[in-house]
Amino acid sequence: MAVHNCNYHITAVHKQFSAADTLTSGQCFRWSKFDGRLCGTAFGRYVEIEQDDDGLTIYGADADDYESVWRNYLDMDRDYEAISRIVTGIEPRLADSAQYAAGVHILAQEPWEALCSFVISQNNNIPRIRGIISRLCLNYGEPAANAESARDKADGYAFPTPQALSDVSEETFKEIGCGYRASYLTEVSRRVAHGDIDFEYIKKAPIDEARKILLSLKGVGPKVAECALLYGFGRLECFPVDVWIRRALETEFTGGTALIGSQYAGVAQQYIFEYIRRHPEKFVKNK
DNA sequence: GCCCAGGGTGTTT
DNA sequence: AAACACCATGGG
Repeated sequence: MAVHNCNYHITAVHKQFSAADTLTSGQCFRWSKFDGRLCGTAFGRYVEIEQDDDGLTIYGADADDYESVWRNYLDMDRDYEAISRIVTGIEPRLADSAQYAAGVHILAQEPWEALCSFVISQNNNIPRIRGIISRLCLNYGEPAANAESARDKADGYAFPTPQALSDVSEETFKEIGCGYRASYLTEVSRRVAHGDIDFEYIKKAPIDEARKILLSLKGVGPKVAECALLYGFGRLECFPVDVWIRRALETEFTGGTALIGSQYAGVAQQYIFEYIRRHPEKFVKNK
């Protein structure tokens, strides 16, 4: 089924960017692949993104949508080649990873979606995280613009607002499959819905203060806070360490800790994550 | 059937 | 501060 509305086409000014690599890189959980297109919803709009040698086509978006939403969401204006040189200068062994991940951008996701998604992510695997979030969106999200075009129905629903989730009982979160994270979700959504967390301030606050605010939420620890800050609040200096990154820092990237605290540490982290994803055999499970 | 996952909390050393 | 048990669930 064709996506109605306009189809916005961007010519190939961004030779490095890969929509597929970016949207399937583990920083977001809401994009599905159908017939080579990345299909999903952000900021209340469902689109399908296609990329070939001529550039990017965003089905379901017009020029205004691109300027007001997708350009920023996909972080199209940042010079990732320059960042790649900077982080490789700090840790030369990143050269390989930066090569594999040259097309990956750090998405500018909605703060609440990033925070909530990574609360769900703890001690969990990506396919199951996707399933839980999909059910949350289908049950408690609003239909997006173009929702009727979605191939997977849940892809056409917006991420539920904190207000919508604050009305959901802990028991219901468990029925959806959240497991022991259910109590964290009720707690976090109630506090955010109540206005306790100032998202705009977190975007520009001194980084340790931003961390402190997020860490005050029960269910948000260091790793979840770093992910929320990096993917939802535009704080590229944040460096999430999950079990995979930890193994990488203990084996092939022992010098990687030098990145922590640098301006683009989060981008370097994403490069390492992409490298691990492409060489899983090199990072043997050894917990 | 088993092991593990983009970990955090609470408790014990 | 560092180590440890415990947490629910289902994908692989």
